Formats: sequence, structure tokens, C-alpha cells
Amino acid sequence: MSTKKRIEKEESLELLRREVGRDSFRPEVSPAVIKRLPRYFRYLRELIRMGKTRVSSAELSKMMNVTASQIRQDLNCFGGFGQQGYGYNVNYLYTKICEILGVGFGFRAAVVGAGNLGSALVGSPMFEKRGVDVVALFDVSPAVIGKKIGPARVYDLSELEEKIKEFGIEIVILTLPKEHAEEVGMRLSACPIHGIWNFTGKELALGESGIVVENVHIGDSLMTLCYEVAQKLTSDNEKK
Amino acid sequence: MSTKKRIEKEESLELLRREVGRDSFRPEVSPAVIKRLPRYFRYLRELIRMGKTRVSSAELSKMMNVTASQIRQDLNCFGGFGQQGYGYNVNYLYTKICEILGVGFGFRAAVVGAGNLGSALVGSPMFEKRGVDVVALFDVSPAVIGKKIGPARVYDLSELEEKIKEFGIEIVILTLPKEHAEEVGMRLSACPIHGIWNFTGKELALGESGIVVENVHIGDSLMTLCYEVAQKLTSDNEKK
DNA sequence: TAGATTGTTAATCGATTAACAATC
DNA sequence: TAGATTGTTAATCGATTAACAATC
Repeated sequence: MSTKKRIEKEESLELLRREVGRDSFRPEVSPAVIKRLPRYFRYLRELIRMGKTRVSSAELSKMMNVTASQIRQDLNCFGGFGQQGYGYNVNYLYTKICEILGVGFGFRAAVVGAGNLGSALVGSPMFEKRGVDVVALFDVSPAVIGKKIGPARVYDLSELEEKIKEFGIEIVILTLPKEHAEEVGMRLSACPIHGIWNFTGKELALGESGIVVENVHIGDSLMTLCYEVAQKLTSDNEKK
Repeated sequence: MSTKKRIEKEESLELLRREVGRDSFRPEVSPAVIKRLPRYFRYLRELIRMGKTRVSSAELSKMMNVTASQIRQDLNCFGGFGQQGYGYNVNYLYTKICEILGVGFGFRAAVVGAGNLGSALVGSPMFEKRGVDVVALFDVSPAVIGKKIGPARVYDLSELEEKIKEFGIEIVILTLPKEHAEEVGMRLSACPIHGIWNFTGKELALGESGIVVENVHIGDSLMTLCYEVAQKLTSDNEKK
């Protein structure tokens, strides 16, 4: 984006800001775009791994199976990251996407429920890749309390509130049985955390806490697969 | 839907079918609708659990936080499941949604990779709820081969092809390390299976096999959470 | 400069919502 | 019958794609 254009844009934003009447106006980014950002993150890492330093929207669109137009449109929600005639600098773009997604914000996280799912998550490189630090797990089973899983120790669930403060935990990952989700949710709503990644399948009532919740329903994905497979089998049959 | 209307609809479909020139014409259901079906499935189970026998689109919309209009629109993609002045019969609607999603199709599934993630999935009630039968796991580690996990036994990965035929396995769930995903994918592309639920994060090249693949990128969900949390923290700061 | 490719606007497409006649 | 609520059409909204001027 040219300097002139950028200034014009900022001026029009300033106008908008006054109209809307609040200080922190930021043109809202559509949910559709936000949901695609993690995909850009993944493909950019792939490009870096491959040693690519430069990529055009056309190339990236081929890799990702989307239109080049969409890529340019998406990225421009956050600013002009590319350069006409050249494309995008992979490292710079990656840095920007990371900034936007809060990678490197250095979030501290804890896992409640040190069963198979909790262990699988903590044992994966997922958190490290995204700059999230898992600093503790919690469980009720004496068999696991005190053990180390991945990079973190398992504490007694009764110490939850205390340890959240002690470690400065910002994000809690719920991988405990559905039956106890509500109770832990209640306790968390009174803690100074900012986000919950909820695998329990139970809707959490967190009142006015302002905690951001991301619910994961992994079974939904299985059902989509079953739907597609059922469709395929049906149409295969009809062809005969 | 009245009988007259239904006949008119079928007649117009017949016309469309001729135009399109293929036998198995079925008005395509939009991806947006399909992605919502599993949610309907979940909420209908919840209603059944609560002992409700009847529900209106207005009630359901309140529960699910969507518009009643959308619910009626969605359900009508598959036929008139409700009744004017009454609403929807919960059990009937549930049965229909299950039919559409292939629940009770009796899919047989196997898990490749009997680690924490594989164990967590097999140990959950997810498959049973959706009428999917996990009949086997596969792994390379002698420490787990021969053991029973959940309802199924762990076999040596070398027996994969053989057991797929023996058990009539239709869906394979990949929870093995990324590094071996490609190799197993290649082997599976030659097997008579219909679907792969892929947790490896590796894009699978299955050629012309016609196997349906559902890729799960659980980390994307974590990033969305981080984005929201980062947004919240930023705007909280600005308020000060 | 000529070629390439972005940023951005306008056009298209699809999905959601509103409204209401049909009908239980 | 009167009231309720669907099924369905039309209106709105948002997201994607196409096109091209700007510019590196």
C-alpha cells in the first residue's frame, strides 16, 4: 500500500472511529477470515521448512487449494504485507500472522484432566509450535499426581486456584470427564484466566467472567466423515 | 408438506434430473448446512435425554443460539419433518437426522496408532453414540500389541491389510505420528476402505482411490482461542 | 522500461434472515 | 374454529471471485 493511500485509509478510519464513538475502533475482521488464519500459519511454516523465502498469492493458492484472490483479500484485512511485482516475503508474512494470532504472546496454559487426551495433547509439539507454554496439569487420581507428563507436573485438582495464581496461568484446557466439567467451570469462572479450551462437550456457564471459550466437538468431524461416506456408498450403489 | 406440494416438488425434481442427465440426481445440500447437522444431532440427543417429545423451531433456536428461520430452512433441505401448528417430533426428527448422517449405517472402524490419542478416542463413548464400531487398533510397539483397549484389540501394523478385509473395516482413524502417515496412507489407498479420519496433520495423497478424507487440525482451534484471547487483552489494555 | 503481482473495487455468488401463506 | 407453527418465497446480508489500476 502506498504511503498516500495508507494515510487516506487512516484518516477514514479516524472518521469512523469518531462516528462509532469509541477509542479502540478497529475494523472488525470477519469470522470467516479469522477461521482461515491458522491455515495460513500452517502453510507458511511449511514454506519456511522448505526454505522458500518468497511466495506469490498464486503459488500459495495452488498449495492451499483456494483462490489467489481470497488470499490477497484475507491478508489485506490486516495490512499490506506484500509487494507489487514481487509477492510476499515468507518470513515477514509468517511473523505478521503470528502477531495477529497471538503466537509469541507467551500464553501460559494448564490442563485439567491428565488422562489419555490430556497426555496426548501435552505430549504433542502443538503448544510449542504456537508459543503456548503448558506449565501444569491437574487431576484427582493419586496415581498420576506428582508425575511429570511432557514438560509439566501433575498437581492435585484441589490446588487449581492456588497454582493458577502462582504460575500466572491464562488458558485452561479441559480434558476431564463431562460429569465434572460444570464444577470445574464454576471454579474457573472465579479465576483470573482469560481463555478455556473445552474438550468436555459440556456447555460451560461462566457468567460475567469474560473468559473466552473455545468448545471442541471432535465427534462432529467424525459425523461429517460418516455423512460423506454414506453419500458415497449410496451413489455408488445407484450407479450399479 | 402437503401431498399436492410434495408431488409437484417430485415432478420438478424429475425434470431437473432429466436436464442434468444423470439418474441419481439429488438437490445438493450446501456445505454450510452439512456442517451444522452434527450440532442438531447433539441437541436432539439432549432433548431426548431431557424427556422432551416435541420441539418447535423457536425453542430449539433458543437452545442452540441460532435463528428459528435457519433451523426450518436447514431441516427442509431433507424434507418436511415438522407439522404446522405443532412443531417437530423429537424422536422422529432425531431418527431422520441419524439417517442423513449415516448413524446406524453400522460403520466398522479401526484405529492406527494406539498411543494416548488413539486410546483416548477409543475409550470415549463417541463412537458408540454415533453407531460406529471400533473393531481393531494397529500399532508397531510390542508393548501394546495384543492388548485390549476399550472394546478392541491391538494388532501388529503389518497385519493392517489382512485385518481390514477380515473385519470388513470401512473407516480408518489415523492417530499415529506424522512421520509414518504417508506410508500408511499409501497402504490404505490400496485397501477397500471408504473413509479416513486423519489426525496426523499430514496431507494424504490417496490418488484415485476415492476414499473420503476428513482432516483434523486440532491446533487450529487452539489458535482461534489464542486470537480471541489476544484481542481481548489488547482491548482491555486500551480501555485503561 | 517491461513484466509481475499486489491492493482494492466492483460483480457475483451463496447463505441467512424476515415474512407470510399454508395448514395442522 | 382460533392459535400455533411450519414450509417456502423473497429480501438482505455477507463472503467470494473477477478484474484491473497501482506500483514494485
